[in-house]
Amino acid sequence: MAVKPTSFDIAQLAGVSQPTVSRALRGSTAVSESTRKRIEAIAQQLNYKVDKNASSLRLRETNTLALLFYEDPLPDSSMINPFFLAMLGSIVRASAQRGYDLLISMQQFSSDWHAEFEESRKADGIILLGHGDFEPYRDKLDSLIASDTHFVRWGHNSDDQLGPVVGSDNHMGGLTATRHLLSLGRRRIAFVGDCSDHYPELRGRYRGYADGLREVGFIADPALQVDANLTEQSGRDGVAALIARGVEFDAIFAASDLIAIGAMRELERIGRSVPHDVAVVGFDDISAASLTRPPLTTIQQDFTRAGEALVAALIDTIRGETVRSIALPTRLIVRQSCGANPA
Amino acid sequence: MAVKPTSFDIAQLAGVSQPTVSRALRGSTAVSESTRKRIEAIAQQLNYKVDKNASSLRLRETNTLALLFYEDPLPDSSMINPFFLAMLGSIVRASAQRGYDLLISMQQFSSDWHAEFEESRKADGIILLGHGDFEPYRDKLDSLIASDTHFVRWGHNSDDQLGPVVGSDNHMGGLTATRHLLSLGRRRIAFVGDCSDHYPELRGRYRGYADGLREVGFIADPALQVDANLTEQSGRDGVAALIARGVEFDAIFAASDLIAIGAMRELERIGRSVPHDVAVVGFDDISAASLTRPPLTTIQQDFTRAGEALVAALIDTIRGETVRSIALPTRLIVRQSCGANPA
DNA sequence: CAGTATTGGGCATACGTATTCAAAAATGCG
DNA sequence: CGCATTTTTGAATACGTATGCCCAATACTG
Repeated sequence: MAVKPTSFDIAQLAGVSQPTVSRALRGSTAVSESTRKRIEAIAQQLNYKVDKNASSLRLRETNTLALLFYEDPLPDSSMINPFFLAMLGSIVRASAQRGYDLLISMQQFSSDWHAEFEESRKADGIILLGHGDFEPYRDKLDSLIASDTHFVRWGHNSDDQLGPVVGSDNHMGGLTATRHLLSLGRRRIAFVGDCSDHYPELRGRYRGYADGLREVGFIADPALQVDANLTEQSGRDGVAALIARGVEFDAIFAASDLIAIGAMRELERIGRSVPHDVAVVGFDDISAASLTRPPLTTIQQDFTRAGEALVAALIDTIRGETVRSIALPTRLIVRQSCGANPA
Repeated sequence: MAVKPTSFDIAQLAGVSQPTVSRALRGSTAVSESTRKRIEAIAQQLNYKVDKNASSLRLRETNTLALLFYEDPLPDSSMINPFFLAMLGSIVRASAQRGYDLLISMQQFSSDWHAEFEESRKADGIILLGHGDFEPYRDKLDSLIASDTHFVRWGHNSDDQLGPVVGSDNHMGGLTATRHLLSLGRRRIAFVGDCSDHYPELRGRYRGYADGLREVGFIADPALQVDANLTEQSGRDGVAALIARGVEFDAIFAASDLIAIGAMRELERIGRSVPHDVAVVGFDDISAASLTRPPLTTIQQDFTRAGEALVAALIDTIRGETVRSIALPTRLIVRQSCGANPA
C-alpha cells in the first residue's frame, strides 16, 4: 500500500462525494441505508481509517485522555510507585471502554507538563496521579484552572479543593486498621508514616488511627509515630528509629504497604517476630502484599474502582457536567502479619 | 481565556504573517533573530501552544509512539503482567527523552488493535508487548507489515522474525541459572515453565537449562519438567504436579519470578524448606522478587535497557533505518532461595 | 554606483475531515 | 399528475499549521 486512502478515495469508488462518506461513516441519519452499506464495504476493503488528526482538528476534540505522574521521581526515576502502577491498568481499561485513548507522561521529564497536553490539543483532559500534596504545584494547578483545562486528580478529599478529586476514604481506612489491631489485643500501636501536611492522604490515615485509639480511651502517643515517605527504605528506617527511641510497641500500622514491607524486614533483621512480637498492618494492598512472609494484612484500596472513577469524573468534566469529589471505601484484608490468622 | 490563540493571533500582534510565526517557532533560519525573539516573547506571553493536530496533519507525523499489550488478559483483566509493568516506566522515560509522547492500549479491548494507531495516524509506530508467541497473531502482524506500519516487539529472537525484535538472551539466562544451581551441588533440577513453541522465550530458557545440564554430562529429564504459564498459580500447580509424579528434585529453575514465587509457596505449604530441601531460581527480577521469604535468587532482565532499546529501535525504524534485532544480556542476582547465601 | 547575491518574509496552498447551506431527488397527498 | 414535503446528496468552506515559490529589501562586489 503506497499511501493511505482518504475519504475522497472512498467517495470516488462509491460514486458519491466526500462529505457523504464522512456522514456515512459517522452514522449520520442523513444518508440512505443502501449508500451507507456500500461505503462501509468499500472502506473496509481498502482498510480505510479516519485520520484522527484531521478529524480532531475539525471536531476540536481528540478523544484522548492524558495521564500525568507528577510525583517526585524515586531514586531510580524509571520506577513508578507500584500503587499507581496498579491503578494504571484499570485506567487504561476504563478509558478504552469509554472510547478514549490514553496518553502517558511523567512530570519529571517535562517542565511544562501542565500545559503540554490539553493546550496543544493532544488530549481533552488530564488525570493527575501522585502522592503528596499539591502545594508545590499550586501555581501550575491554578494555571490549569485559569486556562479551563479539564482535569481530575487522585488524592485526599480536603476542603480547599482545587478541582475534583478522587481518593480513598483514608480516615476510615486508618480507623479500621487501628480497630482491628486493638481488637487483637494490641495496645502499643506505632504509626509509621508522615502525618504532616505534606501528605494529606497519610495524614488522613493517621487521623483515623488517632480516632481509633480515642475510641477505646487511648491517646495517640507522639513517641509511637515516625515519619516515613512511601518507600520500603523509610519503613526500615522507621522501625530503626522506634528502636533507637527505646519505645515499646506491639504493633505497627504502616501508612503504605511498601513502608510495612520495609518495617517487617527490619523487624526480622533485629529478631522481632511478626506477628508474635509485633503485629503489622499496611495500606494499599499492592500485589506484593500477599507475597511477603508472613503475608501482609492491609487496608485495600480499590484500584479498579479508583481508575474507573477517575476516568468517569474526567469525562464528565470534559462534557461540562459538574463533578463532585468522591472518597472510595476501603476494605480490611486479613492475612497473617496481624496475627489474626494462624501462620 | 476564551479560546486558544492561533499562530494568526501571534502574527497579528507581532506585525508579521502567520507563516513567519510558524517558521520562527520551528527554528527556521529564514527568519531574523530580532523577529524570532519578538514572536517568541509574544507566544510565551499568550501561552500559545502549537496545535498538534494541525501540525501532525500538515507534517504527516505525530511524534507519538503507541504501546500495545497484546497478551491474553489475565483473570483480572485490569492486571498487567508485572514484568511489562516494570518495563513501562523505562519506555515512558525513553520516549520522553527522545521527544515522543506515548499512547497506551491493551489489545483485549479493541479488536482492530493492529490498525488502530498508525493507520489512523495517532502514532508513528507501535511497540508490541506480550509474552507468548505470535502465531495467533501472525495474520495481524502480516497486515502490519503489509501496510508498512512501523513496529518493534518484545520477545525472543528467532529466525522466522517478523519485524525487529528486542529481547533478553534467554538461552544464556537459562544456562547461567542452571550452572549456578549445579555449582551449588544440586543434581535433580526441575524446570517449571512451558517449553513448547507457544512461549518462545520460555523455550529459550529451557534450552539454556538443558544445555547447562549437558555441560556436566546430564541430560534433561522430561519427568523434571512441568508446563506452567506465567502466573503464580501455575507455579504452585507445577510443584504439586512434580510431587504427584513422585519424582525427586533438589532444585527448581522457574521460567519466571511469578512461577518461582508460586512454587516457593507450594513448597512451604507441603513442608519442604527453601533453600535447604529445594533451591529455587527464578527469572525476571520483578520488584517482588526481593520481598519474598527467602528472597528470590533470579536471572535479572534489564528493564531499563529493554525499554530504551525498544524505543530506540522503533524510532530508527520510523526514520527508515534498518534495524537489527537485539538480545540483551541478563544477570544472575544471588539472594537466598538458592542456598548460596546464608539465611 | 550599477548590478548581483543574499536575506527576510508574504502569498497561496495543502494536509483530511466534518458541517452548513442549498439543491436535487424521492415521496406523499389530493 | 402537479405541488408540497421530506429525504438524500453535493458544493463550499473551516479547522490551524507548514512549506514552496516568489518578491522586496538589504548587503556585497567590482
